[in-house]
Amino acid sequence: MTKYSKQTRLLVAVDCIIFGFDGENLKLLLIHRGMEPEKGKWSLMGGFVQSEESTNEAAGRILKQLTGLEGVYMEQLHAFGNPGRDPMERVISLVYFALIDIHKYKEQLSDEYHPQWFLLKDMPELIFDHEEMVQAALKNLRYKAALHPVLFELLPEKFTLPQLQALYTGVYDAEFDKRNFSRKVLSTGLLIKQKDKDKENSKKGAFYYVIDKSKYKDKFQSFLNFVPNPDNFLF
Amino acid sequence: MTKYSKQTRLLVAVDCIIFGFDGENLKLLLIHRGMEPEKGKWSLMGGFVQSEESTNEAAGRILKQLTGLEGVYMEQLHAFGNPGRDPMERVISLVYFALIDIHKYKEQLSDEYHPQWFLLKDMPELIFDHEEMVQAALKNLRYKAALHPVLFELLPEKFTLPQLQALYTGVYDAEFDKRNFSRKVLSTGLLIKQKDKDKENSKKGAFYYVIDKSKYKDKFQSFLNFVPNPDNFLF
DNA sequence: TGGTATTCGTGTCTTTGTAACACTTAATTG
DNA sequence: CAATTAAGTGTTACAAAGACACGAATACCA
Repeated sequence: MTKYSKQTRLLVAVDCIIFGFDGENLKLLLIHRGMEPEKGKWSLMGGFVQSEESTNEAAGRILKQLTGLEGVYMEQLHAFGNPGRDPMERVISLVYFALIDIHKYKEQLSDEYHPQWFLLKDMPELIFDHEEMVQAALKNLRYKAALHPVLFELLPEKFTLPQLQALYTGVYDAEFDKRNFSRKVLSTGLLIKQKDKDKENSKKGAFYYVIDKSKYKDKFQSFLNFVPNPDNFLF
Repeated sequence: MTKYSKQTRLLVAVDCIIFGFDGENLKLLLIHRGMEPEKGKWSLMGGFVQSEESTNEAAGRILKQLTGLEGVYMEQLHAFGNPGRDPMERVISLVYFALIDIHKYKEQLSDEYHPQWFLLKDMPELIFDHEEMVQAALKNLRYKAALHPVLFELLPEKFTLPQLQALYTGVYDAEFDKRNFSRKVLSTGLLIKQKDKDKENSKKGAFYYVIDKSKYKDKFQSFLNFVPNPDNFLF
């Protein structure tokens, strides 16, 4: 077979938006860019799609390169394709976002990137169109989490209801009523109460819960309406 | 500036999924592919991203090339990036879907593609991964239309409630209760009742409605819950 | 011209879900 | 053992959703 010989070939990159939750706040993992242009500036973790790998594989590879983690929740968000978004050369960027349990993240030994977790409101200036990407990812995360139980991906295996509520509070930057929140969350049947308590964060201690994994798989795609009045928060 | 000289450059294509509604059924516009491989087989309309245009511009150009239409509703869906999805050469495809008023579509004179509208259930076999793309687009359309008033993009300026309901029936392949449907739709405040009736489709005639464009813009992003029990239809 | 067939358009009731709201309980600390 | 702190829980009012049936308008035909 001959090739599509007359057509222009372009660079295709993958950039990863990596969300984590430290128990109090939603955070974002950023790196110091390792190449020119804008070398050393704050940036999303990215890399070019190689000729033999799928774009999903590229995203997995890049995430692993930075975090050492595999098999975490990851989703393609959007392709950013304005010419001129990278001043050096035209690059089409496929943006993925990942949700990781921040406690599983360990700084990699050979870390040329000097990565750092940032609060959303303390984000530094980012290169190119990366801020736009982050805004799009946050919007998408809010949208998705309003309808699907995706935020559990950010928590450790065992977690408490107050932690879960803090997570929602952080993601939506809004307060939730404790009673309504726990009723709604428990009514999904997705959580299994444990016998032990987390005593770190309060005198009384809060019971741990774990996810019922089979129900989680089944119900992930259902509309669950986690967030009251989504209009108020999402748009 | 030097370029990212060591990296592989790839072909990037845009493929368009074009939905239309003929008053009774949801349809899809397909073409006979104009180049090798698989020349002459049924395919989505597509083309390569040129070096000076954004990916969105490419999508608009390709849609116009086939339909003659500009400024219609169009949205990026997903990037398909498995190596080997095109046997000739690696191509990353950015899939867009468009919603057009089928009555505005006129066959283009110089039409090398022999396009044809298909019912979803009568779709022919498509090349490459195009069927997967169509399935993803349909799922996305159902998802989006359950929450946002996007299906109006498929209707002419003046339309009746029975037509609108037929559209929802077609998109979700499910029956809706007439009374609940009209109550719900009218309660959005998005529709303006006209004085005249459509007498084509019934003896009694059905009143025309038009969209209140300013409210439509405002409320487009709101959660409107157009579809009862979305779980039953969406997954 | 009056009867018949067709589809449009509307209202009520029941059930379910949502949001607002405050007190008791458990455990630690001084 | 008293005080403090955060966890855990229940009720009520209101709104939305879903099930359901009949009268009204018009065209056509006998």
